[in-house]
Amino acid sequence: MSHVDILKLHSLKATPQRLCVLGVLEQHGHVTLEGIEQLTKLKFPTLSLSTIYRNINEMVKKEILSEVKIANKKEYYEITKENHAHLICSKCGKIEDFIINTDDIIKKAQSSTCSKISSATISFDTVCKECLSTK
Amino acid sequence: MSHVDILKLHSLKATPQRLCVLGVLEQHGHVTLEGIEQLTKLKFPTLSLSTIYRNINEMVKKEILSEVKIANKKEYYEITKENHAHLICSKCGKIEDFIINTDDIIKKAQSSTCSKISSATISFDTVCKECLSTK
DNA sequence: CTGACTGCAAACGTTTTGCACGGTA
DNA sequence: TACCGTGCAAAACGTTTGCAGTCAG
Repeated sequence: MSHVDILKLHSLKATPQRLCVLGVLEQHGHVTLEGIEQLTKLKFPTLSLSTIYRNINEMVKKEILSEVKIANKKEYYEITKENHAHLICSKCGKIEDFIINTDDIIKKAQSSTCSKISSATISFDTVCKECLSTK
Repeated sequence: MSHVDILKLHSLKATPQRLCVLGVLEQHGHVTLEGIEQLTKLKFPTLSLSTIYRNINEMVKKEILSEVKIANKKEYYEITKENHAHLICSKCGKIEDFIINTDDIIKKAQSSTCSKISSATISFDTVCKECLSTK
């Protein structure tokens, strides 16, 4: 689905500012607010910080975007996707998506708790391929 | 190990302020900064906010404390423990520790990535026992 | 054409800092 | 006793808000 359609689906106008933010996230995957500010300003120098804040908040609320919270790191944003985990490189800081089937994990965990589990959020602390090879 | 010993081990003086913060975390498990402020002030009304900030930051840096980051929630702090996951109740907000063996999950994940995985951070979105029974 | 959206500047709440004093080891 | 740690007040920082003008639908 195009970014315009996604926005319309949530009754948000497809302004160039919003499309620019979505474009940056699409292209870079996981970006901090600071990163969004810098990257959007390359394409759209007049985009104001308050507009970024307003749109990020609104799109998070509508679940177009998701917050990615990682221990000892700033908060990142990503375009909301199906269940996936994150691989975080402790050397270079890169964040990669990692397709993983959480059903097995949930099933196993469910067998040892009375709470009703609905989903799992998982991130892996790693050293990425590139950092491994340039050790 | 006592809190005094933990602090000494990291070359930090065992001040009443620090012990008070650790006591609150020991007793309540997972607490926000706001919560730490309120709870410590019950026992220690003169404890200043800047001291809380300074000590939390220092103890996180020394890994005496860990940040607990959860989607759509404030940041919590806990005393650093062995590998464990969190059960987060979407109804009442309660956070419970959940002993889980991450080795299997890591092994399985490791088989489908070239990155070298060292650890996994896992939280489960749940409805807790109490909220299930009072539905 | 109209309401949603934006940019600007000011306000706000949170976190950090400088400094003089006090307490731990 | 020396120095680390604290409390206070001020500063710095990130985020939100009010408003007047603009633009997408």
